Amino acid sequence: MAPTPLPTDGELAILQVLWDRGPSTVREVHERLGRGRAVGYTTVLKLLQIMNDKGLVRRDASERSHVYEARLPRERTQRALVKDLLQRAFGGSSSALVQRALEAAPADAADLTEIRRLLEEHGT
Amino acid sequence: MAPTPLPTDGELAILQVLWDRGPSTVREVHERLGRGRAVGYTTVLKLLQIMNDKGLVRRDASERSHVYEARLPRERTQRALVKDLLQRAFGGSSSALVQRALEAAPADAADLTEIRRLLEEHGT
DNA sequence: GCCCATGTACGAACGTCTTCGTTGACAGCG
DNA sequence: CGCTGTCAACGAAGACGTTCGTACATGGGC
Repeated sequence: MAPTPLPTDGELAILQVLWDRGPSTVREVHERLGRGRAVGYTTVLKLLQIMNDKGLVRRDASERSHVYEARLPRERTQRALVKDLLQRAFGGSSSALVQRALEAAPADAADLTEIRRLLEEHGT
Repeated sequence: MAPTPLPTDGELAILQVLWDRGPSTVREVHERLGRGRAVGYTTVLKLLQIMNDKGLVRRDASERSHVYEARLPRERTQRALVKDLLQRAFGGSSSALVQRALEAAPADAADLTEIRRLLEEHGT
């Protein structure tokens, strides 16, 4: 079967809500999205229908208000997005990407500690 | 003035060529792009014209064959792309992004050393 | 049984990205 | 001078992504 496609911008915004909240109805997603993004109810509904067709979400239609759930965990989708950017813009060099990330968003002390821990894990 | 917009996929592919080769004609970009990407000559031309309008490239039209040049250095564009992804998919957490990057493309020894060096710089 | 609130479904419109055919300019050559 | 090859410019078409109006279904309260 075809691998799940990368989410578009709007789709990603919706996935964030589903990852934060867990399985949700269109109404719930729409309300949560309301803070920061002005978008109509039917727009969210349409997006979720498309995402369901694409396999990005799963739909439980047993109730009158359908309940949508992200089909892939946040980490896996993030990994796919990073991998895509890595190929398109960095020629696969992860150290270059890490460097740009640190420049773009200065890591605080906690972040630095966390990153060092990750390096230990991956470094062997 | 409006900040330079993020390059699209096709635009980024062209920018990679310009960054690698330096200022180039449409023909040169088209040939270099040929390996790996089958795209018509006029397509590359059109893209470069659009990119010129957007301010992504600069054009020297003094010769019959116009010469195009990336207007921003590779690093700066990469930083903008990473920042965008950081906001859209990671809620700004650079450590999460770094973690996914390491998972997606296992860094080799040289990469690890390089990343540790970057941490030292940013640490303090 | 009717109406209203709440839902889903559908389709159209619009913008952007990408693609390329076609046209016209122009330089060099015979 | 006219042909040929190279080039920029333009316009149009097709694929997506996003938006939302409108239509239709349905369940609960009166």
